[in-house]
Amino acid sequence: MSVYGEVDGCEPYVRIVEQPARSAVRFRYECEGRSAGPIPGVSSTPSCATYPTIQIVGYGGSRAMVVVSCVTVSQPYRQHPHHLVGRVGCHQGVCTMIVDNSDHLCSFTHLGIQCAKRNEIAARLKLRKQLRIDPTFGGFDHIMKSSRSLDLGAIRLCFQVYVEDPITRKFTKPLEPVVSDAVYDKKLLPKLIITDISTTSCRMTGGKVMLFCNYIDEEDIEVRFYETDAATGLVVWESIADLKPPVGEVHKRVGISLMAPPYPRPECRHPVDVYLQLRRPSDQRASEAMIFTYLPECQFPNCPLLQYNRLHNIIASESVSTSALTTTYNTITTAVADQPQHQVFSRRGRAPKSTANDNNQSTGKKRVKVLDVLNGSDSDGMEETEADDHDVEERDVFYNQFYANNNNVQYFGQNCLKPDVNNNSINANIVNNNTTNGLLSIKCEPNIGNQQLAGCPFAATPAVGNASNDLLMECLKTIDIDCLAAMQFQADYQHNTNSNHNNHSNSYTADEEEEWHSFDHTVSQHYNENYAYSTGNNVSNNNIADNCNTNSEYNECFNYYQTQPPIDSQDKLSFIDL
Amino acid sequence: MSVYGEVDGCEPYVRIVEQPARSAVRFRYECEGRSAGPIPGVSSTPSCATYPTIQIVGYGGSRAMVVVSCVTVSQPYRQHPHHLVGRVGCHQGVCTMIVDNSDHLCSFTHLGIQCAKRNEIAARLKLRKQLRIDPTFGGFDHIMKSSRSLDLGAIRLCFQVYVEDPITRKFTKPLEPVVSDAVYDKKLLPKLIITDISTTSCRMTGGKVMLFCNYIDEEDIEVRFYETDAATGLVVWESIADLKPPVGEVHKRVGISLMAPPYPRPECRHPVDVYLQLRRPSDQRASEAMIFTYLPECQFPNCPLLQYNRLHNIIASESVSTSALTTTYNTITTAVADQPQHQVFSRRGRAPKSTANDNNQSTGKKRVKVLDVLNGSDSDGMEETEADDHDVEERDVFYNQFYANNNNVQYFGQNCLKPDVNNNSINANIVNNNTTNGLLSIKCEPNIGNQQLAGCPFAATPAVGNASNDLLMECLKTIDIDCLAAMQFQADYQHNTNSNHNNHSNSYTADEEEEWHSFDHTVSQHYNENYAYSTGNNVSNNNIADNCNTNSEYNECFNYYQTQPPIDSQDKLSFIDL
DNA sequence: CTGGGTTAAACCCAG
DNA sequence: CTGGGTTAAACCCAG
Repeated sequence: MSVYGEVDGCEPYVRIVEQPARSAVRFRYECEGRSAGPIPGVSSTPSCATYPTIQIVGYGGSRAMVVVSCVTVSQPYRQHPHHLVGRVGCHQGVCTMIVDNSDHLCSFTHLGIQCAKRNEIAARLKLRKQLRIDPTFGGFDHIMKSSRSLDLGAIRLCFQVYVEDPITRKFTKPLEPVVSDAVYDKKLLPKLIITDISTTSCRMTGGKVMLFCNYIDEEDIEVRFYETDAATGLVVWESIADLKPPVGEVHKRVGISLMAPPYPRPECRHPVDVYLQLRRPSDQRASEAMIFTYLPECQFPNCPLLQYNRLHNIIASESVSTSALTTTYNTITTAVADQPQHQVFSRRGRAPKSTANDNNQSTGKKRVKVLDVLNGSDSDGMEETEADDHDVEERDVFYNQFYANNNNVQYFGQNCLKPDVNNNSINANIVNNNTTNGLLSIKCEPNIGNQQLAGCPFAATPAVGNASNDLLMECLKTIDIDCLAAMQFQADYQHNTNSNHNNHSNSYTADEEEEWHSFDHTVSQHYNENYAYSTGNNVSNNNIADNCNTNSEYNECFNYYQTQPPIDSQDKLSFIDL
Repeated sequence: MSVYGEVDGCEPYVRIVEQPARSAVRFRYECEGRSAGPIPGVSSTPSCATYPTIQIVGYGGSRAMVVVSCVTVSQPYRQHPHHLVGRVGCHQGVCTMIVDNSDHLCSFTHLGIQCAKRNEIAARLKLRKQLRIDPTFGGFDHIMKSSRSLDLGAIRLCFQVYVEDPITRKFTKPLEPVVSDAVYDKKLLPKLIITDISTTSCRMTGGKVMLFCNYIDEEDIEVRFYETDAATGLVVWESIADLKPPVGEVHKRVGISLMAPPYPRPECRHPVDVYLQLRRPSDQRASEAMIFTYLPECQFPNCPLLQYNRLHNIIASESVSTSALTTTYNTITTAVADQPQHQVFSRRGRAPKSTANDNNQSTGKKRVKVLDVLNGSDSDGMEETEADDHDVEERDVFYNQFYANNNNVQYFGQNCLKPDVNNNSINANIVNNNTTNGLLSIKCEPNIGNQQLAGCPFAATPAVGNASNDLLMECLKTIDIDCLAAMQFQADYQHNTNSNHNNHSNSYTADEEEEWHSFDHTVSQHYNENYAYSTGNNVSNNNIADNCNTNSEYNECFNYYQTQPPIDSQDKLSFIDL
């Protein structure tokens, strides 16, 4: 054993057993006249408090002295003017403790941080210099430096251990000083919380959102939209909203106004739930995520009329099967002037009760898409004929799609039937296993309780007629929502993905470059893509985009909504009201 | 003339010719090391600056001395610790001037206010005491009083005049001191400004609004909704939003979340523009008002279908006049099963170019309602046949209403045509005087640029057909908006007027008691009322409420939307997305 | 006495 | 140098 208590000839050294918590306490001013609660350990919990702890390793002696002082976060680690205060061991801004247990462990249970005012920096550092505390030999040149450059919001703890001279019994031999992780003023890194939000949904192309939050640093905050894969939980898309004017704005550090970024697959026909959160880039801390829903684009822009018209003709042709939609597919064939023959397949969402195979399963394409989450747990009763079938997640809700089945395939609509969740307890009817007993009764609002709409021709034949009526109503409703969402746009900007994504590759990586474009989607492209998306095949645009408005009309329509001016030009607000 | 220069034996007195401005300058701390801009006069303007000015009236002498000091706003007027600072005459916190002009007028062009910190109050008042400045003999007891009670945000100027002793030439005779109006620290009464707002419209029953603003005092702010009579400009309705949780909230003094109060006539069938402003009760100052639009309830709940159906039948009957809608009224007569005969009057918004009288002015009721403001200035070309015609305000936009004209009058729709403002430059075409040259071309979106909607039967005959199509589209759009608006409700609450208003009396006074109800309107009532509103007559509910859903359905529909949960219960958000 | 929100006092940016 | 927004420093409330 050496003179200074080395074990095995190795120099003893100091190890931080428990780091201080990153940002658990607020630095207190002297004028606040209070004790500035102690820094807990990084692994401290309410039920089990820990504190910053060091251990002198390889020390054979019995006692040592530790001097703890605040040093700067960034190198070189110089003395920091903030004081350590507390009932135990703290004097003149530093904390001195004697270690005399056999483990050579020392916990600091009373380290509070008393912060210096800017005009106190010099005086405090002078004091520190007088105390000759400078374990890192960083010097005190920064006393005179522009005090602006000194970060008063963060420190590190520096532990300087002096081991006992076995002869003099004085703590004369300093070990290598150790510096802790950074400790940040809790005041400056407050919890990220979204207190209130103006809306939790918008169109696929984005939309205005306003939110209230705790104090944030405008330069160190982002609003992150991201989508996770329901199965894996992995983030499959994310986008950081632009908070810089004129697109967004941080208001007085407690409010944010922004444009939700466009969803990367604007052709998507169903509402998409993503998440929205505040995040601090500096430490990647984030607020709790909240659900934010992208609502689908209008499939036939401007055209509730067209949808109606088509349906009306379909039904008027009276080739409607009268067999119950609740148990079979129904094939409706009709001719629309200047259009190819259509066959629209609709399926009411009730699976054949105890029949393993659907009678008409091979007559046409049908897809039941699992979209949203309710309480059903398996959709095999619905989807057993589908190749890409997947089990229904907890809380799933079903949406239907409609296709014609001749070669001139006609995509008709998606999510056209929406279950009336309140009146048809889906969760009760969907069986909880993979049998074919699944029973899903889907009913739409307009015909609640089997009441007919008086005077409505499509309500006349309850089973089939209601279905068609529902279909129409829901189609209209989808469009309603698009229009509604459109109203909210601030518009001048739209957060489009780059050209890669205009090709609608399914993959999307978050760090790809994104650009802000003006709105320039083409309708026909949408249809084409959608079709490809839904079937994997390609058809010509002509077949798909029938009856649609031209691009110019489409764009014009959106431009109308998009001209909602910023708020400060109230003169122009005249046209938002419809 | 008396020894001290009295005129006509009257004691001379001091008069404030120009009061200081109420809240024009910010009080500056000494530490700010700057001159604290001078208080202007109350009638000061940028082009013509004035300053606080006094006059010594009835003084026959030639010179006098004025000492100006700060005193408390509330009586007794004691010395206030704030200092007067400025280049001219200000020393040790007070301002001393010699008046030696023949008018005995004295303007104070350099009075800045340097405010005391709370811990400086005593020292400053001690100084004032030493200077023996206490014109009002208020004493200095308040030096020792709790400094909390002293308002540091406001002062008054106290002018103490000493006139010259004609013999000693010294200013020995004090006149009665004069105290000015209160001067408030501009910092504490900042301008009320709405920086951003989440939406400027909601349903008649109210809706969520979030806004960003300048710093406000939570205890001294209100958000005021009010409607003015377009003709008289008088406020005909106002309502102060509830900013107390759980209804509303002031967020960190710079944001407000609130529920727009319900419009007092929820049965109203057209969008109603009201105003929205921040107002400070203490001084009744208000922000600039912004337009806020109450959107009508869905007239045929859930029923774009019904509207379509009726229109379709009307048009299909082919009794449509082919005369150009752009220049005349068009009468469309049709029979709808189980309905009385209808005649729908529509008028395209173009006035006959140089004809003083409209050809069909006497054939039916027509109303063009001035709703919103664009750049036209007179609508006489449109409205000359109306009894309650009123000039179009600057920035007006026109909306049409449609009535049948037989005795079974059918209110059909309002604001069904909305001008395409971009393509038809209304402001350019409306002449700026009271001649009949007014030209207003109203066109609706679906047929932009006279393009037909492919496959749309109602686009076949461009003039009349388009109009009907437009009509339909706009009707649908109105409904869209209702649905959309409904989506935004936070719902648990709805700010209904009291029973008086459920009777839909037209008068509404703001201070009447209001209550929060759940939604319980009845549809049939709506129709009935609306009818009375539009014609002044009454018809039975049966005739009006044709084809409507039952109340329960109506309510059910709204309930669906109203169940949007508060933001913190994200689990329940699943059903908002459609 | 604490945690932590809010105000009063300084500071400082942009024109 | 100004006006006026923002931050750092105090203050103080609620549990």
